[in-house]
Amino acid sequence: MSERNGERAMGNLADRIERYLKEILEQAEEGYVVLQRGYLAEFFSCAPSQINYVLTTRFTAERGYKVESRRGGGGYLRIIRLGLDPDGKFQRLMAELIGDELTENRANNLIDRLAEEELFTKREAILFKSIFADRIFADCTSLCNQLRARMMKELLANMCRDDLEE
Amino acid sequence: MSERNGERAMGNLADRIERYLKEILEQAEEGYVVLQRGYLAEFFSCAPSQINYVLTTRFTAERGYKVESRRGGGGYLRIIRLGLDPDGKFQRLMAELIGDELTENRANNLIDRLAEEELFTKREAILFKSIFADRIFADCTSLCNQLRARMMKELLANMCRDDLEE
DNA sequence: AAAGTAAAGGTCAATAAAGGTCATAAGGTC
DNA sequence: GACCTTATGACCTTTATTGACCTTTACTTT
Repeated sequence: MSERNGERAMGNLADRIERYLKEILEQAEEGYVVLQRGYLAEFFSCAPSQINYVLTTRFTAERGYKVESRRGGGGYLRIIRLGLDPDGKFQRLMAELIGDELTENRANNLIDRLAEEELFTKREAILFKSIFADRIFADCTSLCNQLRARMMKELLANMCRDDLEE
Repeated sequence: MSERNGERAMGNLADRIERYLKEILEQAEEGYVVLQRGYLAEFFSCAPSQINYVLTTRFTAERGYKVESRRGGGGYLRIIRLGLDPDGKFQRLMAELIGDELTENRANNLIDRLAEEELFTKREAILFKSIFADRIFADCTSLCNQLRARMMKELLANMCRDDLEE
């Protein structure tokens, strides 16, 4: 039961498919990968719609991905890894993604992404996520998502300060 | 908790579950264990909610633990052992904050102090202070100080995580 | 060119598989 | 008996998985 030996917790299908896709994406020079839904579904012995589930829950804009597709004969899926735009104008993009309300889940996604892009350290990501948790906002549930959105924006705004570096 | 002479009066379920979890946690190299609530409940032949009881009463931040979880298919519990903080500094600060309130000013002072002691980086201090500001909590002024206290406590607890360092 | 067919991917609702919460009962302790 | 801790069960929320049915695109036949 106590399945030790690290990280066997990713036992479910969706997680496995996610991992697989991220792996091959990692290796793709061009920053995207093209494949077929049916083929993938067969590879994982699952319903084709399971692939859509994984794409819509794991490869979202928040997490830094975009998916394009085409139906019909010769159809395909193209999964694209989005970088943060190099001109440092990521705040606008983020502000858009954040909106006026931010759930715990979406906050975690954004923070993880910023960490992947190395705008946050791993340590910062852990600490930020810890204070964005639902538990913290237990009593003001109605405002909770608004508060989180404000906090997140504040963080990003302050990322541009030039007195940040030691 | 009348622990008679050496005899362990740890007869009750909650204590047994606690002991079991701490044992396997002891052996976990990574500093955490992942398991399923349902299995654990079955293992101890008890209601699943009993597991939550044990987790919320025994595996708290003040006692040096943190619990993360995920619902749904492939769900799990992850129990994390927080490292010991040498002088109990964090623990003491946390205790101070429990049930207490924390104004923006006091928060700033505390953060500055922790930065001076090099427990926070300068950058972290700036970022934390930015999201502890009064403006952020504009609408829930009554709760604001309590929220801040909880956030600070959460930060302190997480400062002891073993996986903080890259 | 039009119609028909095959070959993709998309959507949605139902169901399964977890964990969470809360009121309350049952046990201990003083 | 008052009070606190422990334990349970009913009910809830979140996440995953499947299958039936729909839409779009390409190819084939006439």
